[in-house]
Amino acid sequence: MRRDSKLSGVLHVLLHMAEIEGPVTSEFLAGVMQTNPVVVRRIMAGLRDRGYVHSEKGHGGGWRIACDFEAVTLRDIYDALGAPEIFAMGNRSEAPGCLVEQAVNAAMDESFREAEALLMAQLGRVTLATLSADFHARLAARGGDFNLETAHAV
Amino acid sequence: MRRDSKLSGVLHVLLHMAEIEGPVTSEFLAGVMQTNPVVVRRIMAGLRDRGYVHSEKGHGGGWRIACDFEAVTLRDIYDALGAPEIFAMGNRSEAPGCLVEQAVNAAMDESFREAEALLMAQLGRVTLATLSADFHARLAARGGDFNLETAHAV
DNA sequence: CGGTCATGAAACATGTAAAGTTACATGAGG
DNA sequence: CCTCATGTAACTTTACATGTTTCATGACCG
Repeated sequence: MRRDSKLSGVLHVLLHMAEIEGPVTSEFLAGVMQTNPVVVRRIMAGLRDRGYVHSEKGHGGGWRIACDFEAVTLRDIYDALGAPEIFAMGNRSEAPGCLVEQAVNAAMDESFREAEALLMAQLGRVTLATLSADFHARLAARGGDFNLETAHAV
Repeated sequence: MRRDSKLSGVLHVLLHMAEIEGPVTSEFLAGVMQTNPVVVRRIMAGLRDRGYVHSEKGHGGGWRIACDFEAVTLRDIYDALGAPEIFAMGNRSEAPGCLVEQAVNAAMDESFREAEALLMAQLGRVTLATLSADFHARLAARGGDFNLETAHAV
């Protein structure tokens, strides 16, 4: 395991769901993502709480998209995941008594804060519909002979 | 342990060194950073290779600043550390066969790439001299009664 | 020259967090 | 009432930054 890939993973799941009729089980999505159904439920939980997806138990149950792809941005999805830490780097201590460290923290914080703001703005500019359209463009470029069901087979 | 704090740590060390006459031992710097001398040598190795600092063995040995604080930016220091990973988030897989994942990766990569570019530009704008000046301003604001030697005591 | 102090570097230990796994409870159909 | 699917908690695994131990190398000092 290396970096947090929840955002990447959940977007992958959503776009696949959009291509499939009817509810999809965690187990199926786990196959798509080559992971465990519980991992899928975990990352979907935040989206469910925000109403972006809906889940149903029992026979014929599973996950269903419950939002307008035009209206939801990557920023929204990021927030639904609990706004996980963006940067792999940070200050050694947050509230240092040392004035040197205060100066270092202040300089680094400002740079990182601005980069974060830009990233959030970028993510807010991309909707799920944008992503889906990009996928369909790639599909068309391939002549549409792409099989979603087998694309993840090992 | 949480996030990579090498950049924060090495800047802290450099600013302290600037306030001290003559060479400084890893052991002393380790005290300042509340860590181990080996950790100090480890993060300083990259700076030594680039000539930003100089090290000497034996009696009276230690570390010495060997660069112009006006000329070296935080970006330079970041590079000297080996340009460690900036983001805590990333793609699940880098070269996916799945077209959906390709679309997801493309969108995320672009956002992250722009945020990274901005961050690098920000870091390139701040010199070690800027940081040092900021520290001295904080020092003056305190009336200059700040003792560097004891600022890290527990 | 031998003793001591310092860096250099490799090898190993530890702590933390993401991701993976197991287990069981809950509810929906059939 | 049996099976399927989600909901969740607890536990395991893995990766990695950091911490630690150890020894080699070289410099200075008496």
